[in-house]
Amino acid sequence: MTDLSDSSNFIIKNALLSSRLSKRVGHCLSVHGMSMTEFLVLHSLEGAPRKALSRIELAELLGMSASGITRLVAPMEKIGLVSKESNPRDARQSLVKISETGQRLYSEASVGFDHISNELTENISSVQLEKILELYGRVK
Amino acid sequence: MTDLSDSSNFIIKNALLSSRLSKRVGHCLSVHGMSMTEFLVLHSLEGAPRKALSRIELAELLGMSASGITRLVAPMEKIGLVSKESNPRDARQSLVKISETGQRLYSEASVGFDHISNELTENISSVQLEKILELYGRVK
DNA sequence: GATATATGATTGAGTAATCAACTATTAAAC
DNA sequence: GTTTAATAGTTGATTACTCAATCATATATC
Repeated sequence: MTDLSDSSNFIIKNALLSSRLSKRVGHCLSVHGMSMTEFLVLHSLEGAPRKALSRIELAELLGMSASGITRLVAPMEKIGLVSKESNPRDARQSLVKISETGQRLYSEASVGFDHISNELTENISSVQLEKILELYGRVK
Repeated sequence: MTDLSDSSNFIIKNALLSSRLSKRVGHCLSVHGMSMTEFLVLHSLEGAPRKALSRIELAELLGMSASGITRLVAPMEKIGLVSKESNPRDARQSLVKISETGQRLYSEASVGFDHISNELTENISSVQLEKILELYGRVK
């Protein structure tokens, strides 16, 4: 499992790590009946200006396709975590807005998410984590 | 897109980064008719003691399920990148061994893989990449 | 203001993985 | 040496996505 450049090794290890982490964290989120990507939707909406984003913006943020977002959001809307809002300025857009229920569920899930995250990275200091995040920002 | 702990942010950004990187790199590998996971299979086999691994070991290394490996390796075997070998000591095992063709294709693909990897991480020094890899090793 | 083009979103078909259930073989317990 | 339990692998059904095609609306051009 060697012989490539540091860059290649970084890409490879990053992919493997992320799949491992997503599984662990996903398992923890499933207690709240939620997947990792659903959590990321709620997280993104929670941080958005008017607690709403268009499907395209959501796709951009999550690195997914527009159709992926359609299929991801549909069941969340059905169970009332988010609602569909139309943009009076542009009838093509349908904004996704987080509901009260969605906000409640998000904050509940965040607790567990934070807890498991801290556990998984307990051997890495905050300073180092921040340094990694800064370096991530430099990846093209 | 804030408010969680550094740990949580690390997990989230890591997932997003890795999906972005896999897409970029995957696109480059597709020139060789290969997916990222197929590349990882060849990479793992190339680095293995006798250029062969059991399905279970492969699953372990790639963080995938055994059935995932079965379905991933089957077409690779069909086009002759790997071959199935039986273990005389254990008739349950069927080892996956990289073929000459597989080795040739792997080394060809590695060139492009390395190239795109270097490009993507060109704003991060080797020292820093190695530091990140070391920190990855500390994640539970 | 009609026509061409671009953008936001959905749908159908396909792909890559998962889990649960199963088969085959091996190892352990008695 | 059976029976029991564990391990390696495959298969069927399902899930979560992708891409290409499509529809509806918006914008630009003439």
